[in-house]
Amino acid sequence: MRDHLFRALADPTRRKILELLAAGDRTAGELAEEFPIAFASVSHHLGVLRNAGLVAAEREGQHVRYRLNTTVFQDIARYLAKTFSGGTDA
Amino acid sequence: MRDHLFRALADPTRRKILELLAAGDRTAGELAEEFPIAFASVSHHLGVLRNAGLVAAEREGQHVRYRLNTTVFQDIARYLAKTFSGGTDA
DNA sequence: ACAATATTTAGACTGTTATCTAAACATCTC
DNA sequence: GAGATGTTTAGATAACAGTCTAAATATTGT
Repeated sequence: MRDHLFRALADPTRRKILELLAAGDRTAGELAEEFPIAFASVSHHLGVLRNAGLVAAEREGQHVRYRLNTTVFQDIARYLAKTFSGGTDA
Repeated sequence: MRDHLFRALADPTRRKILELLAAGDRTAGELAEEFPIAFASVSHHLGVLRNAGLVAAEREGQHVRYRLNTTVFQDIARYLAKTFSGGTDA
């Protein structure tokens, strides 16, 4: 369960996607334009992120809008801080 | 630079190693005993963790003692919390 | 210096993953 | 319903990562 999370975060393209979404929701196409790779490849990455629960997707007509699932990040941050640095505060 | 970090965290064996080290320093051999894989494989994982700056190694006679580098975890936790959930608090 | 123990490195093998193109599916407009 | 646009899925390929065995390196003790 935690495995999917860390594995999803391991790819730089996916982290960039997440950073873009942190600035505001975007559609799949808007996200794909930001990368030099094929739309299908970005779609694949979005699938991984969705599967990890890091993002949520919602169809809006022809488009699919993606948004960050912020609570999951809080969980990871808490896990890292607590388990490895002995405190919640960072 | 951040790439090495997240990539290192992506493997479950390496996270287990880190969790063991969180409970106290250990030598390479002591760590290797905890896993069903070859010593050489654990050594490889330790190399990845060292390279990512997540652990530090120090020779003690025949043994090599590993310890957690806690500050790096605080950095990651802070990055995650700040970038993706809009706050330091977790 | 030699043997024993602890650890790392090298090279090969295998499974996984990121990428591509092409095709399929979904939605909107005419 | 046909065509246009947006997105995902399928199948293939190539690079990467984890594992193994065998060999190399480092340290200690005799």
